[in-house]
Amino acid sequence: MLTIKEIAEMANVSRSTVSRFLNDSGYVSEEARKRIDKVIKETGYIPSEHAKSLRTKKTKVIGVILPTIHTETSSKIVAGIDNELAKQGYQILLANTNLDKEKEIEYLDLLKVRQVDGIILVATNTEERLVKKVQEMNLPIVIIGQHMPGVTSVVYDDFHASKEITNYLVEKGHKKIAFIGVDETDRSVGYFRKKGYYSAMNEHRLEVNSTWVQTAIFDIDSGYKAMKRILTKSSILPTAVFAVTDRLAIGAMSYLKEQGLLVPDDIAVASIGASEISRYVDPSLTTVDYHNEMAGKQAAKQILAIISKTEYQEKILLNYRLIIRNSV
Amino acid sequence: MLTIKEIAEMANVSRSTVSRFLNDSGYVSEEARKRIDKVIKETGYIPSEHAKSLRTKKTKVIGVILPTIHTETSSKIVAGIDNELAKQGYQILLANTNLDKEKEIEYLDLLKVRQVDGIILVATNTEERLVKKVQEMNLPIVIIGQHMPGVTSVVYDDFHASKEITNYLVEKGHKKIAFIGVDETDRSVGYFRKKGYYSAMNEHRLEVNSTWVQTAIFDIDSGYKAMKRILTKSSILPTAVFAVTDRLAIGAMSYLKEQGLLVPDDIAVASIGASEISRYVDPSLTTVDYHNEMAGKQAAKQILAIISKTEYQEKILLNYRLIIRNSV
DNA sequence: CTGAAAGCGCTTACAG
DNA sequence: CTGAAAGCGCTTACAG
Repeated sequence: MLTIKEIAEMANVSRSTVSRFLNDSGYVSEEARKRIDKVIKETGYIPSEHAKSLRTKKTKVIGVILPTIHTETSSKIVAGIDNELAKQGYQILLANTNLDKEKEIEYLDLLKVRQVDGIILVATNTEERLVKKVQEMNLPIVIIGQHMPGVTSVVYDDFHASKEITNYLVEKGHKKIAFIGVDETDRSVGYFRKKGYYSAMNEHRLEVNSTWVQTAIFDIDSGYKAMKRILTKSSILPTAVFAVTDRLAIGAMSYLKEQGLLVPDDIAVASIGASEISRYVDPSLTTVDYHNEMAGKQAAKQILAIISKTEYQEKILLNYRLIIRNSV
Repeated sequence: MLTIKEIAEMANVSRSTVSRFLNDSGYVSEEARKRIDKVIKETGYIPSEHAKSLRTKKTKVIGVILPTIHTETSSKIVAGIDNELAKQGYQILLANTNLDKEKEIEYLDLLKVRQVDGIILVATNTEERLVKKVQEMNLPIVIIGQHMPGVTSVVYDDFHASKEITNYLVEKGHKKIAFIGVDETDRSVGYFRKKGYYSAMNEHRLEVNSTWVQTAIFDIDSGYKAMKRILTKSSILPTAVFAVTDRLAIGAMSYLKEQGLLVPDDIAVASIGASEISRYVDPSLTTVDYHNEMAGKQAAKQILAIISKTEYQEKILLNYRLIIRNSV
């Protein structure tokens, strides 16, 4: 591999001068500049990032920790991050936890060792150990999807989105509305979305039968099973169901169809996510668009701002948009 | 940050000895070992990967170049790669081309500069410039999805999969079978899948009306439009259509429904992909499962084998599996 | 079994 | 405007 030393020799200058030329730092005479430029073009020399990192302590790499890589939400967030970072010549070092909370913590250390310039964490929980770890990282860090005190975060407006979609069901004449949620250690998807649902129900003085509220995990099959529990355990059947993710809703619809129930005539279904497919299931799904690419983009912007010490907001609350289709 | 020098001082040994201890290379006496171990545990010292890389020329990072990050296929491949690499302590440096062929080439250089230990390229074409670049990389490299001479590759059996699914349509009594493909510069998805289709049609001596064969790009809407072209331009309507990807098929079904045509009664639909959603569209889609996670896993294994100079195969042909559902 | 020294490829005060 | 020198945090022959 070609090094700065060889370039310097070929151009008849010192390494310092080549370095100055490369980084546009300090003066380099016109003649020297020309000679160096020529040599670099001829040889195709590219400086070693590692040597550079060792000196400057900058790597132009951002670590991204994800709970899972193969969902649409994750990949859109990563796409958003990547697009924004690429503009500034940064790259992504990926760390996939596979929903293992222990790894979420481990990866924070691992990425630090790799000397990333910053970390974007797509968080699934706000357990104390994780929060503490994040706060002690001493490295630019941005959280997506959860709020942690003292940490820059990009969050979805789970409470209001959830409330709005429940309100929409009420507007459409529904009074008996079931709910498929997830575990509340996930503050955003679990806790706040449930809270939004209850808030809407309370304001309309609608009763919530305990069997209407079921907890699932993040896959289609789990939505199917939750819907089954709702139908089999309830003495009074709901006329609508709000599932906190599209996949859960799709699972629920799949069970309803199997039972010969019509959506939305017998039971209306709504959810949050606006996955590409939500348009193409039958009937098409009424859902909320969370602008995941925007979340990634904003997180990238924030981390870049922290690194360059320009201004940034500690908390960015993202917009959402209700998409009305045929499942309600 | 703590360095090896400080650890050495604290443990009363030289840096060399600490290094030997860390890497299990060469002798370290029991006493020295104990002292070093103690100091490291107490301080939580972690060696700098950059300094290490600078010396050893190894980074434990594999660059992964993807045409796009937000499709199910991509994310499954990445998940497969990641799982396998993580076992050996390797990480992924992500490079997303957004389907820009120019970037595919640029990123090869960029990743090389980043000193990755190897590159996995999820390729979309086999244009000469790219192939030449890959062959000249002089760095462990594995291609997924395309075959390039002299380059280790993990490929899907596009020709046979395509032929088999066409044969299946014929078995089901279809004689007039349309085809929605993509541009043939994508050898795998474009060229070989089309070839498989023609091969099956020829062997059964079935005629292919030129208006039945349409070219699309990789999104749902494009499948919708291609189906529209088939129906509006054909004097003889097909009774079945084979789309080369699930998304294309879903777009096609969406147009058919809009026209009041029934799937599969009026027109049967089949495709390749086995995306999660293919089960949940209505009717559920007959498709081919390509084991994308396995592709990623195999590619990761290959690259690790190349790096460690153990045996590896130059070409791995993956299995596929026909999934028979209700759209045919 | 251990340590001194050189070197990996850069950048950055500093002196001129 | 330029170069010599030190240093970033490691590893690796080599000598003892």
